[in-house]
Amino acid sequence: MAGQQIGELARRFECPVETIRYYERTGLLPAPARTNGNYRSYSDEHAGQLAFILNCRALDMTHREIRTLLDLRRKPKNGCSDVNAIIEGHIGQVRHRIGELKQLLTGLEALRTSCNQPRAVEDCQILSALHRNARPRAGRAPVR
Amino acid sequence: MAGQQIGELARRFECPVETIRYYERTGLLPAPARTNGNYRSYSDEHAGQLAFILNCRALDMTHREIRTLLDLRRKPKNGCSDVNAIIEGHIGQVRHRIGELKQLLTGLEALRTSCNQPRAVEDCQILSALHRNARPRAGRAPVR
DNA sequence: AGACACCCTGTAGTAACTTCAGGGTCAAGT
DNA sequence: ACTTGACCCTGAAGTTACTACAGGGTGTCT
Repeated sequence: MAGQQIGELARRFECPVETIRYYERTGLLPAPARTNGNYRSYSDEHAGQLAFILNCRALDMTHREIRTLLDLRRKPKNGCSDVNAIIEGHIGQVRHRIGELKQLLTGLEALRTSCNQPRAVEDCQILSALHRNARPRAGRAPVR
Repeated sequence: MAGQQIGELARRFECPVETIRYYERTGLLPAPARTNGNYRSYSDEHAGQLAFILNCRALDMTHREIRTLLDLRRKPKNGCSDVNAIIEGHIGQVRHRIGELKQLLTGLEALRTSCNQPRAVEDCQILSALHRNARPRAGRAPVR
């Protein structure tokens, strides 16, 4: 049994060692076997699980979403409609965030345009505009 | 001297009381005067500063960016090129993030499309695809 | 006095990491 | 055997921008 060390896994997946440990600590990734020296020893199955998690993260899925998918994987005979639902929900969120950012960009570009020539800070149209009554804040949407 | 209480300000700007306190605690907003009962008492100038901060936040600007703008405002005779630079930098980041999310969306939609009919979880194309070797992770960009 | 709405401070939690501190293991070289 | 350097380990704390909680005070009206 020659498992892989955490550093090998980290290099293979281009993912920091600390992140792998973090995933284990938060329960996203199960704890692997240990060597006599107390080093983590990852099986291929473990590596596969990390791959799954990293793929999901690359798609900006939250840990919660990933957990749900991992749970669904534990019931192989169930229908995959729930999987679809999660992906679709996530798609909706990403679309929503794109929309928000586009709106935001419009506001920023309008702001940038308001300054059409160099002047003193005290006459800066950008700062003046920012000084007006605050609109309701956009805040942070659930998807980043 | 009849200043405004924090709750009035919060309602006026549609911003939580805790957030205003948070801004004060982190130094973004200066501490206001106090009543005999130790209640915060905000002047109009203070309200204006909060408006400024909230406007910036609505544009998804970071506290760091806002601090820089606030610093620039303290030097009214300086040229406003630095203000422009911050806005432009921020615009670039927002554009970058939009691009990232669009890419992400493409991947998600491809994933969603891979499941074209109901099947068991064990045969789910989505989960299979997620199980493949992880690509380098997109990670979190500086702008959300 | 009691009730209610609001205020206060300090702490801790959220999400997803990342860094730091301090110490152990392993393998190769001297 | 000792040294060195790369890697490993754990636990705690930091990052960002909030938000919630706990426990207590203030002000107004009945």
